[in-house]
Amino acid sequence: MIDKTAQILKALGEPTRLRIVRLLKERELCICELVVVMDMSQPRISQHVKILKQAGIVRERKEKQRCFFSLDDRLKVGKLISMENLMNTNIEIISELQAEGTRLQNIDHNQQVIECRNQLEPVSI
Amino acid sequence: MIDKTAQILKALGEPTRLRIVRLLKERELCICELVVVMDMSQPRISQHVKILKQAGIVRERKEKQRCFFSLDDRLKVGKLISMENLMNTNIEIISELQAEGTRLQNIDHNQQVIECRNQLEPVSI
DNA sequence: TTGTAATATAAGCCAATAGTTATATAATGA
DNA sequence: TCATTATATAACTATTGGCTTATATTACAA
Repeated sequence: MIDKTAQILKALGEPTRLRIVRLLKERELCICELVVVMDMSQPRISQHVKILKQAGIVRERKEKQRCFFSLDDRLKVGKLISMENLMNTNIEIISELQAEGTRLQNIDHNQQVIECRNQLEPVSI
Repeated sequence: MIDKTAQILKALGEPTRLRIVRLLKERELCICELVVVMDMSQPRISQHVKILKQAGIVRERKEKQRCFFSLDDRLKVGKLISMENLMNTNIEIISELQAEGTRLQNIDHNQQVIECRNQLEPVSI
């Protein structure tokens, strides 16, 4: 029980994973999209997403050869993360997330891989 | 910014520290009380409390040779932790905390050290 | 003033973690 | 079928983390 809660908080307590969760809070994304947006190696993203999944934070939907991930609504992590306004400085986060959302508008899941890979530029959140 | 949030979540994402935070949510406690209640070595407690302090979760009040710690209200971590009801199973936590609170009634901060050390029995949260 | 309590911290040990590169697998599409 | 894409995973390395024991520091209190 306490360990489950700790597991969730620990999974969220790592910058890369926290960034992934914030992105997934905006919309469902697949690994290759995360790779492009976050400008990190594919194994690195996969490994972090796996940890989020093990903690029950994220759920998976397979479509063709892609795996789309989104926040698991059963856990109200999205709400918890938006509770970052419980923390001191929160205004920046929100504006950053909004900027992020704008960048993500460019992602079109029906487009080809090459476009997924080349159309986006790395974003720092 | 993201790192600060991650730091807070990471500090909370460790079972021993989460137990400490839950205890401090009940009341202000000093190291030696935590040592007795949690039945752990003093360095272990001190080191974990230090991490909570560095994350800004906990604040310190010195009184004589003792250091009392409490949740820093500026960070609404108490609220975040009670948000464990955002997680799946939460009823047990609450009853556990209530039991814990009962145990802690025994602590009298004005009593002598020997009593602080001997009067309490270890509690598993 | 001396012993003891409360606390902090250092050193060392082992386990866990985050990253890399390399490779495997499975689906797609030419 | 064959090259390519998407993903997972293994093997390895370097760093961090949690714990212990030992020791230092400070404040009482006898």
